Amino acid sequence: MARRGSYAKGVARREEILESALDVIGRKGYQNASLKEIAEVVGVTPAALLHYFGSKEELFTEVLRKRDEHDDMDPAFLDTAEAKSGFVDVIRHNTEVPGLVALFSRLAVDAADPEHPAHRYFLDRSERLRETFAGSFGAGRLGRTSFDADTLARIIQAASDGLQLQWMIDPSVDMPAIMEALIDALQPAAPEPSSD
Amino acid sequence: MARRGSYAKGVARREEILESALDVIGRKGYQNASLKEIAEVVGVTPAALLHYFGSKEELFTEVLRKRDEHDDMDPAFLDTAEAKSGFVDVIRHNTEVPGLVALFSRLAVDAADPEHPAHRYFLDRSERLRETFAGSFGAGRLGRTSFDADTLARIIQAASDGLQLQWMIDPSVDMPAIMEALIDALQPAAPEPSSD
DNA sequence: GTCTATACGCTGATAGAC
DNA sequence: GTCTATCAGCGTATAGAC
Repeated sequence: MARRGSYAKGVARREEILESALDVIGRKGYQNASLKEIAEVVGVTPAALLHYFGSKEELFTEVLRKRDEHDDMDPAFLDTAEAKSGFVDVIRHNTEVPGLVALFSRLAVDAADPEHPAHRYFLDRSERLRETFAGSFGAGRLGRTSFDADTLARIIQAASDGLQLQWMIDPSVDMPAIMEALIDALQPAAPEPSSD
Repeated sequence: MARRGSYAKGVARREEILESALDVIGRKGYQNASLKEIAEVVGVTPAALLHYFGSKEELFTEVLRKRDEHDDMDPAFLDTAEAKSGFVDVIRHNTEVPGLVALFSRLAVDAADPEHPAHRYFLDRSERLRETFAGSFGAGRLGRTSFDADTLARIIQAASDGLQLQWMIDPSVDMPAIMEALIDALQPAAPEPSSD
């Protein structure tokens, strides 16, 4: 409402397109998610999609960005145990949205090209994750080995992304359990409340 | 030689195509590595490529398979220290063949589709890696946490694949150093020879 | 601002000529 | 066995209807 009646329609259309795109990816796989397919679900022509988003790559990047708002762990600084369970919950939730995992992984590869619209997204996301992890897990100290916080964060991120690749090829892989085991292992033997 | 003059040409062409494909990917990126581009380098038409390999996907899968013969760590069972340095060497070598890393990562995503020719390749590779790691690293015991050998292997594989994604987006990421830190951390406090 | 109609160049793939 | 000619489908650009 407001803004004199119009262009609320455009906003709604944008949402509709983003949802339909993710829906098609989930049902038919990323490869078969053509603009034509998505446009048919929405009930418009492919050119209409390009009116709102400049290109297919930008459209898909936007799907990812939008989903990040809800699904991602951006809670400021949690203590270690909360951060762990929160992160594992995100992983567990991902097993219920295979289309999103496929989209994320595919764009992570394509975005290697600095010209790709998702390139900045992945750079920013990585930096953000490292900050969050640094705050939550701190520097890792482990047996005779020690990491700086940055290395620890990169390892957790890498393991998470890599597990998704394994899971897409073999969905019997238990991502949450493996991630939990890893995070436990990388924790220094810190005093842990017996509550949880 | 031998085999009555002919069809040695075909074998040579196959090799030539596989090498040119990897070359084009390295120079122009996976996205721009069209059959047309590769065919031009070889000096034939795109259809000639499809004569030798049934489809683009099969061609690229074959490039990956071929490279695995040399580059991969298949030495039987090494002791822990040798396995670690051998694995880190493979990672280090990968930083010198960005085209191969791009190809591997792209196919790892596409192969989620069970119909993709690389699907079996990735299933087999994952199983082989798990066996190798189990033999070399054994089950991990770490502080108060312990893994079975399978979980440990999946973590190392996931971290390795995930680091490649990070490295492709930001080549300043030091893959070998991070992998070495991780493997060190996941090792139980085993007696290590002071030689190395 | 929202969208259709139309057209273009390029892709991977096919049928069949040599 | 080797490859040319041809094809349908893709993402995209543009002009202009509403």
